Amino acid sequence: MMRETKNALEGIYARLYHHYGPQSWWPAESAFEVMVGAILTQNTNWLNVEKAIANLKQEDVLSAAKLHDLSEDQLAVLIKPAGFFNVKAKRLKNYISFYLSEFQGDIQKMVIVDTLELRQKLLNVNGVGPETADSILLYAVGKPIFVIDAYTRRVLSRHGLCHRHVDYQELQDLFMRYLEPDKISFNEYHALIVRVCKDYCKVKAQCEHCPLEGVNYG
DNA sequence: GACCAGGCACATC
DNA sequence: GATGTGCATGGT
Repeated sequence: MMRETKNALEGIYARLYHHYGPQSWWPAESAFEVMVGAILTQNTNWLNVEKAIANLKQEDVLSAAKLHDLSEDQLAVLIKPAGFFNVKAKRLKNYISFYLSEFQGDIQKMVIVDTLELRQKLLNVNGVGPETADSILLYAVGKPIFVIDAYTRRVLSRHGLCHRHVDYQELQDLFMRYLEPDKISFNEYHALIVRVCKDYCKVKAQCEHCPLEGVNYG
């Protein structure tokens, strides 16, 4: 059973990587942009997040110091296209305050903190849940942690490796128990899952053409 | 015009 | 501890 699960996880990764190649995620120009995007994309289509980030760049406020100086209302106007703009403005401000006070807005000061200790600090920020925390840990800070999201649940459940509404920690534990902790492969694996879902998993009827069709779990 | 999208906090039972 | 609800835009 354990061996089958390990083989399945490795098989899915091999198949996706062979089909798509490296994804070089996260789609952002800086670590700070990753952090902002991680909050803006909560339950939101990425295209809408891009519009919000474009606004921040347009106004030249995509830095911790400049966002800190904006009022919550000013920020809400700029991130409007990403939806939930009032709550997200609040969450972004919470995160920026945390980032400035705990780390002086210096990502290198996050890098030297132990992964699980840093994860707990992130989770203590109001508005940062497990997925947002792990996205920041992996894609901004470069820590070897596996990111779980709606796409991950969809792919893994359709391949019989978990149930549809599996608990976040339970599914993360599955990946991290069977795979070697490696920030490169964790980065690629999650990005590949997002890629294949966007291409094929919108409706079940497309599954038969998916690169994961007939993947060998042997 | 429905329905959905890379969550999270909070209320209520 | 489990379940329900508000938050809101833009694409399909």
